Amino acid sequence: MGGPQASTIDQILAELNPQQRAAATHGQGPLLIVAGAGTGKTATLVHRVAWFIAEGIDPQRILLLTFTRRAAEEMLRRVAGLLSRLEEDAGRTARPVARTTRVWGGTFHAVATRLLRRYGKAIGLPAEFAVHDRGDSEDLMAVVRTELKLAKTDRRFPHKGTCLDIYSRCVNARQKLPQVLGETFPWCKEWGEELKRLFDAYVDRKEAAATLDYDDLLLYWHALLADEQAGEQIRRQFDRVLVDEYQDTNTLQAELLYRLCPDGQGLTVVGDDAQAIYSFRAATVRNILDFPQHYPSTTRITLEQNYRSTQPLLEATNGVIALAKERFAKNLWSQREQGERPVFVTCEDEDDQSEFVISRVLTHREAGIPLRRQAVLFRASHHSMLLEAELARRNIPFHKYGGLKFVETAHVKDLLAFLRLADNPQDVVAGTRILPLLPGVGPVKARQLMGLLDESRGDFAAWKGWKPPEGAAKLWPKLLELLVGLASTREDLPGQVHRVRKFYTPLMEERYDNPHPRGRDLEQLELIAARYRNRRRMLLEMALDPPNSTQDLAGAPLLDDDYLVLSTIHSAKGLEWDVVHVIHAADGNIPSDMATGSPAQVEEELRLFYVALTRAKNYLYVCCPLRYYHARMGYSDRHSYAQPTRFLPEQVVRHFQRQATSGAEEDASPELGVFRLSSEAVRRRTKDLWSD
DNA sequence: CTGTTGAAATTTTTT
DNA sequence: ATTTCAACAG
Repeated sequence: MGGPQASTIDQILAELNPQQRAAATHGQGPLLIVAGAGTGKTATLVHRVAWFIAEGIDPQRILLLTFTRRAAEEMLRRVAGLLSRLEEDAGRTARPVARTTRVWGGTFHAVATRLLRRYGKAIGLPAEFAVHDRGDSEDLMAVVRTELKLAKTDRRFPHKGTCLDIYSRCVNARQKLPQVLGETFPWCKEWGEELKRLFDAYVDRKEAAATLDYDDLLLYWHALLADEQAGEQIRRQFDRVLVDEYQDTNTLQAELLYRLCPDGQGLTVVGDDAQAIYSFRAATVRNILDFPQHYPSTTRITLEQNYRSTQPLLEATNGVIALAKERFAKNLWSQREQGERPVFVTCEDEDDQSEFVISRVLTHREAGIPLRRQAVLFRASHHSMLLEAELARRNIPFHKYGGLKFVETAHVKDLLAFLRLADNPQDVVAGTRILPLLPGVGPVKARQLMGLLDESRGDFAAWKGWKPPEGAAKLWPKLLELLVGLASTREDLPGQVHRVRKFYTPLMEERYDNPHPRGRDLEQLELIAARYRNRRRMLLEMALDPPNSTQDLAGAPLLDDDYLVLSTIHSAKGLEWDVVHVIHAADGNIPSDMATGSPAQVEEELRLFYVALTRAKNYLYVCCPLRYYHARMGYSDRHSYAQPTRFLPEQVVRHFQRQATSGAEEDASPELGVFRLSSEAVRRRTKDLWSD
């Protein structure tokens, strides 16, 4: 290099520590970066990309794969930031770097979609395939399930969701059905033969409708890479491939990567085995552990200097992860010696907890930390409900990540199904969703109609002669008119949504509770429809990159405001805040009761807790309500007592300041043994005797 | 064949 | 506590 260009990249690289710099400027050979929490993993990756570009690699020939959409956004934003610094400099020296060329980046699924659009033809994939989200896939599974008449009287067949889970694990873990059933779903073993038939039919149906589910996106990309021509073309398309959060990839993704970079040249993976939290999605830590074996010439660089948290926080988090049975030893240290110890707070109950969190958040804000640099983290989406209500009551703005998405609500799915059916009349899922909305039409008539449509190659005219049942006599011609209109229209998208909304709203109101907020959701949908280029695009985005909530849809103005971040721990991975509150740190929530079946699951919950704690830069609060109310039926006041999470045993909680909110003070006294681990029976003891 | 009803299963995290 | 399934009545 040399010249001013080199000096800029040198300046940029000078921001890194020696290990980071070694990683960022490592050459072609396969590189494994083991990066502890807060050690500047993202910064290193981003700088590596900048270094590549400074070295003359075409940005378009760099592929940056991440695990979540949020991480992808963050990473690409930071890459763009560094690039603009390089470009400014290049501008001054009259050496233009084309601004239009962008790095390829996104989640595995998003990148798969782009590649399949382009090259899918090579393996017989139609260019205009649709993408099913999780809910759609479940619905299709249900359709096929009824068609195969898998309902039996003696024993019940697994739920559609379970069926899809089994199928998905086969695909993502690259395991045979019997093995998956034996190891992960032993209670479904007896249905092996039926499941096989179900999955065969499921696959056929997807193919017939030119539809891919999430798993297919990876599977077909994987297949594409095995194609001699297309595979070679894709391999040649990328000089550098970088993968973030490698510990959370599954076997299919690893194999895909092996095919993408057979010799590991130009391949960089980054991860932390202590933060593996996606095994429920068939992710396996083996990928990162076995990387050096798979690519014998691997260079491994470990990042241990933590920049995020103060030393007192690190001591606590190190104490937590030390409870893990199996892990790469990493000794995280920080130069930020000074700071508050983390606080372990016992609260009387959930209301008390909300109260405490809010008062603390406001105190920190007064001390100069804006809301958006503070976060409240929790294990399950619904854990924040009470807090959300309280925040709303007090007019404190917040933004929630994770949890039930807007597009997963029944009424939104209904409305989108109209658009989908118009877009692709072969879409059986959309059809079997919409048609039974008409009175007198059930699954059987819906299937007949869809069959008719199939025979006519998707021409709605085939429905003209159909005689609707009495209840639907009035609506039927209107529906037909609507669909025919939508199928042929060039009307703008909000207009199309408006037409569907007019037809659908009365049906919705009759069908569901709380029609008013639902109606508002539909109006919102009409508004945001304007954002999309066309209908196909909108449907695709809704499956792959759905808006999180109605607040999300309110859009840009919110982003200028200050708001508190509420997030599931999973969605918080890779992010950091000045102040972090972890709520519901009670055993049963962390670890979740649903995940205490095996020691491996408990270990994953421990890592999850670790991820939550390591998000904090300066202040960390872990809250545990002591009392949970079960049901407030009538006058009864049933509640049970919670124990703090088992992940804070005595030797770890030493690193915390202990505090009790006023209401909880008595209960939190050490004599009561609140911090002692107790047996399942004691922990779950319900003190009904007590309350009456 | 549909819509309802009662019983049973599942309850979390994300693409 | 909620959602899904399958039997049953109309």
